[in-house]
Amino acid sequence: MERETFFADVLLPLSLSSYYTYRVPYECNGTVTRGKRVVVQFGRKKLYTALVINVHKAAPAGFQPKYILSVLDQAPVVNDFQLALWKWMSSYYLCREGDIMHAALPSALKLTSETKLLQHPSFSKEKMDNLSEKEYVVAEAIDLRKQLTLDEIIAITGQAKVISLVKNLIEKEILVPEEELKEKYFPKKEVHICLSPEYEDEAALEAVFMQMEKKAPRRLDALMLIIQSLRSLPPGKPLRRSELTRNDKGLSAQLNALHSAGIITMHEKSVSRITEAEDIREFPEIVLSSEQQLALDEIRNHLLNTRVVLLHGVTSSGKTEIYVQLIRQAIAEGKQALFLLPEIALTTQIINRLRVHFGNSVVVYHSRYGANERAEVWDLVNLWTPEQGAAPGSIVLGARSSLFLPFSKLGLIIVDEEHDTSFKQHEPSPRYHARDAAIYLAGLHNASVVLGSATPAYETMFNAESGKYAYVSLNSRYGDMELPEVLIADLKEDTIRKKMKSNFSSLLFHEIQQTLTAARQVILFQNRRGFSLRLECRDCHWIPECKHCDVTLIYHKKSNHLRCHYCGYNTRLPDACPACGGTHIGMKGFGTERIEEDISLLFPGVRVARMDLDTTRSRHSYQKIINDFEDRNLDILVGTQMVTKGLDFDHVSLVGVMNADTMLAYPDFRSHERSFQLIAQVSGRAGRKNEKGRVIVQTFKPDHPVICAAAAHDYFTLYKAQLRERANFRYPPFYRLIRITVKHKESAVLDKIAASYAAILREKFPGSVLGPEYPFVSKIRNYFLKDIILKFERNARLKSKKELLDDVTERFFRDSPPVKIAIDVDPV
DNA sequence: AGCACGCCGACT
DNA sequence: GTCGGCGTGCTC
Repeated sequence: MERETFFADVLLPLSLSSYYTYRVPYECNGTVTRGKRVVVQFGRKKLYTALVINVHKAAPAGFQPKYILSVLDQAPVVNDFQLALWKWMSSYYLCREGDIMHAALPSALKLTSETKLLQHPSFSKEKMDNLSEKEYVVAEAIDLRKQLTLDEIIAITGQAKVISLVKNLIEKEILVPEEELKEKYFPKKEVHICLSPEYEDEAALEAVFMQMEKKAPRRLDALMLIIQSLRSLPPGKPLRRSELTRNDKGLSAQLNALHSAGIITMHEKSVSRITEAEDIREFPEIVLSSEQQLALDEIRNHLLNTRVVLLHGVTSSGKTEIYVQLIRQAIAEGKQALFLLPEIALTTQIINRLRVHFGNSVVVYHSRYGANERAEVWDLVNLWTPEQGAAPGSIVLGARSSLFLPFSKLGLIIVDEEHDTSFKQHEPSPRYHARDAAIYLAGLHNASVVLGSATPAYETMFNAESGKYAYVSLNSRYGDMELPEVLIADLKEDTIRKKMKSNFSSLLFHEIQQTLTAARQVILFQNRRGFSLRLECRDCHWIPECKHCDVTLIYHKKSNHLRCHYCGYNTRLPDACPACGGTHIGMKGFGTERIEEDISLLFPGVRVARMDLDTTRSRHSYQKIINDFEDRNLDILVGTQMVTKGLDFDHVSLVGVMNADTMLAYPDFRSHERSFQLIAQVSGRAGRKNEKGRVIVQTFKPDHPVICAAAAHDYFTLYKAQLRERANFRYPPFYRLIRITVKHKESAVLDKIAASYAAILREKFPGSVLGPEYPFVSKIRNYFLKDIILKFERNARLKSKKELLDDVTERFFRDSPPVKIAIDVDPV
């Protein structure tokens, strides 16, 4: 039979502008298919995992294709829905498909090669004679270990730069380089212990007992423990070796002895890392309030002829129960459901609520999840079929990246806290918005989307008002809870009258006292750590700045260091001012740390904790703080944005916004929208069943429209006013923005290039170009930045404009000095 | 992303 | 004089 020659266009997880074509080896004819991963050599030596996009018979012209080295998958790991999503994303967000592949595939599925150094085949001791001292050490090591990595050679020689050394050794036929693919995914292994079948019998056991009683009492104890443990386990549950040895390391030897005596068996099994939770068979009935039922009916009705529904429900209005019902429906229809949340932090609270209703059907997926876990979730979702119904993989709860999972039949996507800006990826490319991409993805699957928020993004509300999305509102809080009372503390007045206690107005101070006396809890919200402690010389007003970025350094008390929040630059506190030599260096501004301290001074004995990026860096510290607060081991929680997001506590009756002005002052056309959202969200934490909460907003501008709107719980007045402004100044939702950031190490070069690039853009897009301008932070990691903003009318043919932009940009930067550029479509 | 090729500075 | 810095262009 004539063998046919095939070629495969593959996608590499790199920022490249096209697919690359490889030759399919004959033995792989038929097994190389779209959506499978293959190993290819790309460049001189490096091996990569690539994704097969097309298989065809057209021999490429102009180059000799390399062969595909191996096929990694039996069945596709990426489906056509995903490839279609990637295509759309790359054209909409002006990025490379390879960038998306890189972001989409969990790292365990992306193998890359590592350079290993092996002993040269013609290695001999004689060749070691005329080596330098360090070369000799390496030669000895390779003779002993047969294989070394570059890092190992660095360790052996104690020398940081070893490339030339290695090169010499290769020439001298001591070493030979080889690329080795290393598997990144390792299944979790457990050793299960059973009694050997012949000892299941009482009599046989009896005999063993007798025998051991004198000779091996410790072994007998171990055996008894095993038998007891096996009996106390529910049927079908395995006895894990790790469970037995966890508290008693000495048991290991006894187990081994019992094993070699043939009394017990030990089987190593690969087990799932993610379906560990107890499987639940009986799911509680959900009783919806009449408002919830009404909203649910409305949503269902709308979804019959509209893809997207905005569910506008005040905080604690019981949106989750509605989501649960909608997910149930999707599952009952034999489809998958995706529940998107803005932040990983929120998953822990929500997952427990979903597990109650869906048990193991729900899997969690986000970036802080381990690489192995993510690979397992990917597999589960990929292997799910409609026949499996509510099997694990049918429901995914996750952050924005869960959008990339290999869903084959999505019925529903919920985007909760839809307004949250962390749905937009900022860095690196692809700079996508998970809410918007979810809507596109739902289109591909003919699935429904429910966007939920108490304070919808103005773009979303605009789409709802214009009829693009359906609109359903949920106005009363669950269980007849009232909205909190929002009081304004005028800082100006208190400052003049000298009534401030540190950063606390008399009103807030008083309210905190009252709340603590009533044995209730308090949450204090401080805008962000960017506004936290910085130092200043009292004599000359010198302020420490980052060497690499255009920002002031932030003081971290715990480590007694100054740190840059952009590049991580860290330095010790100077003893004296480097500018004037003075030693009066003091604190300025106030951050969560400072508030925490003030609390301790003003309210001695009160238990206070702080929740911000610093205190929640480790995996469990976040949960620990939450638990401590929930269990009322704390009276006051001081935090940044983190405390505003969807956390529900039962005993909080007071929320304080320390300084509303810092967010209002933020130089961004969305600052009003944001500030209102933030105040509304944090206010939602106050008050529980039968108890009206209170919110104190401290501000120097008590008459500011945002403050007034927040106090009145009035979303729409501010929305309407802002929309008029947006229309006047040509901002979203009436216009679409594309922000292009140009970066270079020298500001003069940057200025020149950015200016001429902007000039070309002005020529191509007259009336649509703003800038270039230095952004708020004009230098990061030694690169100067300049922004150019493009504004296009909402209804403009964006696709062709983006294609033109892509083309112009590519042409311009092809023969300009080397600058880096980043394009951000719909920046937030 | 990585890697090789190619041109300018501080060293044996 | 060379070694080695990193700017530049290419990878099927």
